[in-house]
This record gives sequence, C-alpha cells and structure tokens, in this order.
Amino acid sequence: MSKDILDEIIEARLSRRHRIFFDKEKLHPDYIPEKLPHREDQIKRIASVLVPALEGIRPNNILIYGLTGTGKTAVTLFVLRGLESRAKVHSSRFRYAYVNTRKTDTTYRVIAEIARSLGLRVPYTGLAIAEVYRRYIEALDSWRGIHVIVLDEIDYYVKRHGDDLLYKLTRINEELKYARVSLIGITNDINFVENLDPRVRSSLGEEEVVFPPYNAEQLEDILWDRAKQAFNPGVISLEVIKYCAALAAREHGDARRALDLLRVAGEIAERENAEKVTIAHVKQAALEIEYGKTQQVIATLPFHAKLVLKAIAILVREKGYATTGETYEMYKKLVRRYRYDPLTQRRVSEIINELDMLGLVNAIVVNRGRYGKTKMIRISESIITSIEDALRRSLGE
DNA sequence: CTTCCACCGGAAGTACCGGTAA
DNA sequence: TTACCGGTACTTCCGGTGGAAG
Repeated sequence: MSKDILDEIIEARLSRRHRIFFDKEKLHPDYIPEKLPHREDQIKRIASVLVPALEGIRPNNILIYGLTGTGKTAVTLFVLRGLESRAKVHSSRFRYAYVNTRKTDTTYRVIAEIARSLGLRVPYTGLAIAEVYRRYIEALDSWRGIHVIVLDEIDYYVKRHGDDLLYKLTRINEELKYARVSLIGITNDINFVENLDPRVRSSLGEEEVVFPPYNAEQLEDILWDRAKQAFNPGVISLEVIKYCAALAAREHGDARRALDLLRVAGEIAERENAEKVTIAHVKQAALEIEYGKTQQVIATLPFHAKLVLKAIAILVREKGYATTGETYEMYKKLVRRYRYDPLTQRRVSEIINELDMLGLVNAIVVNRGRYGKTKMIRISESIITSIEDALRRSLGE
C-alpha cells in the first residue's frame, strides 16, 4: 500500500518535471552552450591569440575585463575546449588549467590546482608551496607542451595576497627548457590593473580583451536561445523572456542573473504544478534568489561573526545604524549569554569588514571630528528581515 | 590654530589543525 | 617518529587621522 503512495508521488514528480523543463542543465550557470550570441568578436580575438599554440608557439598572455555575467568565463573556456580538441587532431601538445581564484583562494591551492591539471597528484595540504611549484615545472618540462593557465577573478586573489604569485607566473618561462606557459587573467574590476606591479601589468596585458555588458535585446537573444533548449514547447513565452532580460539589464546586463531568474522561475512553476512560466513566477524567483543567498551565506558564517551580525541587526533596528564601538558593546553582551570569551575589538572590526565584503552590511568609515573616527554600519532594508530569519535559525530561539 | 576623540588598520606573533616526507 | 608546511583564527601593540569643539 505504501508503495502505491510512493509510486504516486514519484510519478507526479516525474510527470511534472517533464511538463516544465526539457533539459534544465542548459540553464545552469556553468553550462557552456555551442553558440555564444553577441560574443563573436571576443571569440575571434581570443582564438586568434591562442591558435599559435597548436604549432607549439607560446601565445601572448591575455587580460580580460568585463563585469559579472558578460560571458568572460564562458567564452574563454569555449575557445580553450575547442583548441584542446583540435590539438589532438594536429597531434600538438596543448592543455589548459582553469582556476577560479575566488573559490580557490589561497596560494597553495591555486598552484596545486594548476599542477593537477597536468595530471599531477598533489595533496591538499602538507607540502611546501615551493615544492609543488618545483614539481609542476618538472612535469611541464618532461611533457614539453604549451600550457595555458586561466586565472579567473584574479582581482579577488590579488586583493588578498598581492601580486607575488602573478609575478612568478609571468616569469615562469625563464625556468622552462622545453615547455611554455601562457596566462589568461580574467577580472571584473577594471581598476585592478592599476595597483599591479608594472612588470606584471605589461606582461599580463600583452593582449587585452574587453567584454561590454549586454543590453536588454542581446539578453533576450541569449535567453531565448537557451530557453528553447531548456523548456518544453509552450511553457515559456517571449513576454517572460523579455521580463527576465529587462530585470537583468537593469543590473548592468548580467546574463548569469538573467539565466538564474529563468531557471528558478521554472522551478517555482514546476513546484506549483503550473503549465506555464509566468511573470509572477519570475518576480517570485527574484525574491527567492536574494533570500536564498543571504540564508546560505549566514549559515556558513563562524559563530562570532554571527553574533557580531546579530549585534548590528539589533542596533540597526533600534536607531538605523551602528558604530564599531556600539557593535562591540552589544556583541559582548551577546557572547556572555553563550558563556564564551569575547574577541578583541580589533578582531570584531575586521569581522565587520568581512560582513561588508559579503554584502550583508554596508560599512563606511566616517570622521565625526570631535566624536572620533569610526565605521557607520547599516543594513539594507530589503535584507534585514532575511538576516534576522537566518540568525534565528542558526543561533537557536 | 590646536586638541583630541574613537576609532582605523598595518605588522608581527601565537596556537592549533590536518597534512607530507624522510 | 620528527621536522616542517600552509591556512585559519585569532591577539597584542601601536602609529595614524579628519574634522568638530574649544
């Protein structure tokens, strides 16, 4: 009997999935389509810089700029994958390493990942960085090919650790006898290059490629292209696509955001057992994406960071903003309830900066003359309830 | 013009953890 | 086993500072 109920649920689920999505993967942020509309110029540029690799010639380094969701990563990987498969035909030795330095955010892990892309087995801890580097060099030279290293979101890495690693990588060819390395740096932050060592800047920027934001029409093309593959016929309308495109265009033309909206809207429609995706679903999706992000970020915060955030939330509810000193006092009260020792104010000040970087609070340094220098901390109206929810959930009560 | 608040944020160092190599 | 490595999460110390108040 219970089996019948189960079958019913499973069938309902399966039939429902069939109704909305045909192939949801096509909307996944990491999926790279065969066609990248409105990026022909960039594909040509990057491909023509890289093709010499097939003849065993080291391509120039490339620096790629563009805001989030302008197709930088997709285009780069698209070209590299294409070349890698052609390399087999031409029997030339060509490989690439892709590292997102925001996710892989320490020196050791970046080098380890580069080395792994050549098939090396590198432990995730225990070795000296210099040792991993040495093995990588050795492996390169015995392989004797062209290795392209993609460093995605390098601005994040450089902000935290400086440009020493970048400098080393730009000089790596001097240490190699038979192999050659090219670098591709990808950044969202246009100003980032200005703070770079001039030698690194000139070397990394041998070629520069800019990815302008998409406008609403271009986003529509992209979305329509993908929607045709991802959804079943009749589920999605041009009207809904236009709405997603318009929302994303408002946010500097972020295609990833537009695709997320479409995917989540589809999931909501599916959940509601609807036959079509509607504009109401997209609106709901925008809310859920925002809510989900903050919930997830807060859930993974260390204990003391949660308490600091809670202290700020309380103060912001009371008077609209908080200063570092007030936050610290409130935080100390909260810690006592949990019978833990409070951290120092120096550390709490750092945690506030971290919360700012995560986008949970806005902290700006202000000088109030006679009343000293401090940080004015605020929480945007649109996420404060979501933050309170998340804190209640993860701190109990 | 000077004072001085209430912090800022750099630098150096400590403790601990999970790991490797010999 | 021992020496060492890098990463995280802190502490301690301290010089630095924009601008309202006096």
